Amino acid sequence: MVRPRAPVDSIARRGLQWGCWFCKLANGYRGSPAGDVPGKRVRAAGRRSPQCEPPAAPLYRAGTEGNGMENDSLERLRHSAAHVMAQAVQELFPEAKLAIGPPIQDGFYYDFEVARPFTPEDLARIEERMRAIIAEDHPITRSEMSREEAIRFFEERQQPYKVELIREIPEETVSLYAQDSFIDLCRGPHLDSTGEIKAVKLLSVAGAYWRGNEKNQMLQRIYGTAWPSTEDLDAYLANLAERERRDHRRLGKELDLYSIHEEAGAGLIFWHPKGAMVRHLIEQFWKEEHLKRGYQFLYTPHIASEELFRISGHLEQYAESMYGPLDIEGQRYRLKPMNCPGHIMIYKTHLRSYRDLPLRYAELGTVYRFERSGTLTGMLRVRGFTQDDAHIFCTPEQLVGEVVGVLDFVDFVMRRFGYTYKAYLATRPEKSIGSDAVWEHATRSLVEAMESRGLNYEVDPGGGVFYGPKIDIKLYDALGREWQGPTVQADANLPERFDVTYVGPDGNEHRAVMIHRVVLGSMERFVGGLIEHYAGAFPLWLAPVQAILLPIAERHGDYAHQVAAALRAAGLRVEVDDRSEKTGFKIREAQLQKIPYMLVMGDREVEQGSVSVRSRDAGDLGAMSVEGFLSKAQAEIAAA
RNA sequence: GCCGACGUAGCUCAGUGGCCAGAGCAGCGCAUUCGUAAUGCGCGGGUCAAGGGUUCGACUCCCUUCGUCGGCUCCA
Repeated sequence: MVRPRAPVDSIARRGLQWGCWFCKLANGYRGSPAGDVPGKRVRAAGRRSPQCEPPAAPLYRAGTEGNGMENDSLERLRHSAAHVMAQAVQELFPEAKLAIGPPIQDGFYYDFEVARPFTPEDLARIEERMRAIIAEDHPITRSEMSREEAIRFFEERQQPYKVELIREIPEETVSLYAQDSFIDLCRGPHLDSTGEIKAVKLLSVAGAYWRGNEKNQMLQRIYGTAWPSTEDLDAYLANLAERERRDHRRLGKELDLYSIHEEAGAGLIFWHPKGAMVRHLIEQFWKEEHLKRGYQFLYTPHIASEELFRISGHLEQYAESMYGPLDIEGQRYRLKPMNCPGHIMIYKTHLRSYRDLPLRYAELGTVYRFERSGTLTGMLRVRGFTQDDAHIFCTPEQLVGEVVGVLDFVDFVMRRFGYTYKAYLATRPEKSIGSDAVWEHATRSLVEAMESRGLNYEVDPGGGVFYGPKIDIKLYDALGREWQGPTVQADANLPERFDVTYVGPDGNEHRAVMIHRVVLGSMERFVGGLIEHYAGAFPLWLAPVQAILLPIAERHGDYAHQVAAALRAAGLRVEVDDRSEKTGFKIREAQLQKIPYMLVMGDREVEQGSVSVRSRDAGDLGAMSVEGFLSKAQAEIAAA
């Protein structure tokens, strides 16, 4: 319930997975056996190490900076909290089988196999029991066992997941951590005693497949959070509340931006006038900036014969994300899941010379991709969306320079919206097409481009698309959350499949290289993210209504409409609220609608030909002339 | 898709195995013409997601479907 919906994306999640992988490796040790085992027995069985430190625990860290995981002491705290939770569960549900329980960003979780899913009441009981365990301040001790010993140990305790984990641990010795009557397979490190956990709270329960594989048993995962002090916990909970306040689904409704309809189908966005205005403004900006950078615009069809997607390889590689065929006069058509094949069609309408390259084709292309019902989320995860897609056709020699150009563009756009970002290099995935040499060249070019810009990056192994490696940019919003951002993909495979060529200076045909890139991503997701980033308070240049005019009494209505006309003529988006309501009420409503400026006008203003300006953020700014307000607004827009 | 929770007026929510299902906000009408976050009074509005079933009787119990939310998985 309170659990934050992570806006995060692949990398972050993949990061998490790496974490899990390391945990697993380490940690086969992580689960925990039944609580009926006295710690002494273990001690007898294993050698007790002097302190609660693993001998030389390699540092593992999941994910990236800013995800809260770099703080080892927090990790330790949360890891121990997970153990305490497991102990509580074990005591309250003795038949529970323990799986894994790692620390994660902002908290921890533990997976259990239980006969009946946990209820909110169960969570309350578990939490209560945890508090008792913490209050009792049990020392946490580390011990070791041989693999065989450990396997026997957990088999006796009927902990099959632990046994499975241990079997995969290469080392001959595994470590265990114990507190009170509870002992768990775990690499550690941990706190010295349960009493060091100062603030803990369980947040939610959810189903989770054993090892994330849907072919496996579904376990019950309890998420919790733990902090060094109650102040920290409170701050975190306040942050959660803030995220909820900013949730684009809530604001989308309150600000009348978009809707989704059961009658129309899940994952399909209907843009209301105000949402459409925001999108329009972004698109306008997008178009202007593309023209400045030598892009040309295209429009391509939403459906195409299957043949096109057979050639492109989508049918083969991407079928599970595509909708089924449409029968059109006996021919099979498909909704397009990507825009690239269409752009290639246009490229191929002429013989292209090296003198023509690079060709930069851009389209706000609407694509449809199948997403499983359980994954749909507001505007962030939908089934039909418009990508700000572009394909750059160039020579292999131009590749690096073009990628640099895209990275510059990305930087410019992200600054405009106030996002900071971080780059990842996603390398060849298992399911992919093309030769090693081609992948190698493409990957090297991306690296070169990033290095020439001095852009730091991390590697995301196997994170590339089936046709080529990519640079993924992750954005960080006003709350420091990570979002999926721009991507740049180098592709030598589609050009091959479609035989995309140009005539070189030597008069021979050469294979063109293609760059796929999006800057905003999908308009749906980008706007959804922006809503949360700005908490619905769009900057002046993006605000669907920039100013609302508030005549105090009926007799000021004419003047208000006059001023409104003047402001509109100057290009501002303004409305007049001439209802017979009190000014305080109108202000309240305008404020709730997050309209940047409210222009109050009564007898004084009419007489002086002025407006009294109230800012959404700063309150009453006092009176100024209409022209004064106009130039102030225009300056603010220009400064964006 | 899977696990769990949920789906009552435009919105946010309350509600009981059986008179005509409620509140606040919004809407409409009337009055008010009021200077920086809610003027007053009145009125209208719901096939209680949809479809089946159990029952003398269901919004309330069961099943199915659709959708939403939190996760798993995947991606823009």
